Amino acid sequence: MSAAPPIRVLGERLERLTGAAAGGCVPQYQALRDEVRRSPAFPLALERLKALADENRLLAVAMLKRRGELCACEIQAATHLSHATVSHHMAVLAAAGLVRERRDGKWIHYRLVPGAEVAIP
Amino acid sequence: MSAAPPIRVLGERLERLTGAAAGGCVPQYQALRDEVRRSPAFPLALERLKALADENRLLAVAMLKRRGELCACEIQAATHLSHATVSHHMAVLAAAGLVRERRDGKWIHYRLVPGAEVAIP
DNA sequence: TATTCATGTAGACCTATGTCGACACGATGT
DNA sequence: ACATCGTGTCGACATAGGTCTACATGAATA
Repeated sequence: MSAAPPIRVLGERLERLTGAAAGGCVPQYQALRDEVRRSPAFPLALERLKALADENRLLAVAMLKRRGELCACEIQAATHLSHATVSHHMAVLAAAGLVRERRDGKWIHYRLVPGAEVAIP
Repeated sequence: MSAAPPIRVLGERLERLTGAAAGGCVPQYQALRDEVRRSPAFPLALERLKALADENRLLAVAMLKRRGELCACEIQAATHLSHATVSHHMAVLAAAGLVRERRDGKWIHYRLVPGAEVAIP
């Protein structure tokens, strides 16, 4: 209870801004934080952003945007990665709802999920 | 020259797809890869995606979207991070062109760069 | 059935990076 | 001038995650 000097500092700042005694501004910013975090769009956007924030995964998605559909071995040829790494990357993209799989015999074709967007929540 | 069995495999696959002797499909996929990579939008999008693919940075950006402007200490209060970490995060967002700084005495206010979007390149 | 091929899974390794403490610097107020 | 406050920078640490090898699985073919 006696710790956290930033609380006092922020309280003073809030007083200057609002002209009223703050009585602690941290709960207010926690409310703003929770308002964002509790939004269902937030974890969804975070997962999709993490999925796209890798050079090879973004490359795969950008190629799918141009070609419409590619199988895992074609993505492997373009990225020069091991098939295990490609499999892992495509699983991440699929878990984020960005790509969809389609089995065709031995091959698995990937394509972008239509309307899969990424935006600031 | 005797290595790389995947090349032969892909060549066979391309033959089935195109009906013509492939003569090596890897250069073709390298061309697709380079077409994406050489696009100036690709490294820009990658940098922005990496900047947003962190929970606390995305939280800061989402709060800025709601409040319009926040100073570093306010973001620190909401995220429960050290001021050093907040400073680092905001520098990453600024380097990616997502937020802009505005000095006001001791305080530095951050706001979203209007029209800063993130999309698949 | 046995073999080959495309892909998934498990485990380990290694780099990138998120995090903090400590110090420095400019601005404000006393 | 001195103290205080907000912020940036630097160095170190620890964890997350991208990558590979090795093995497993399912499908197609001989």
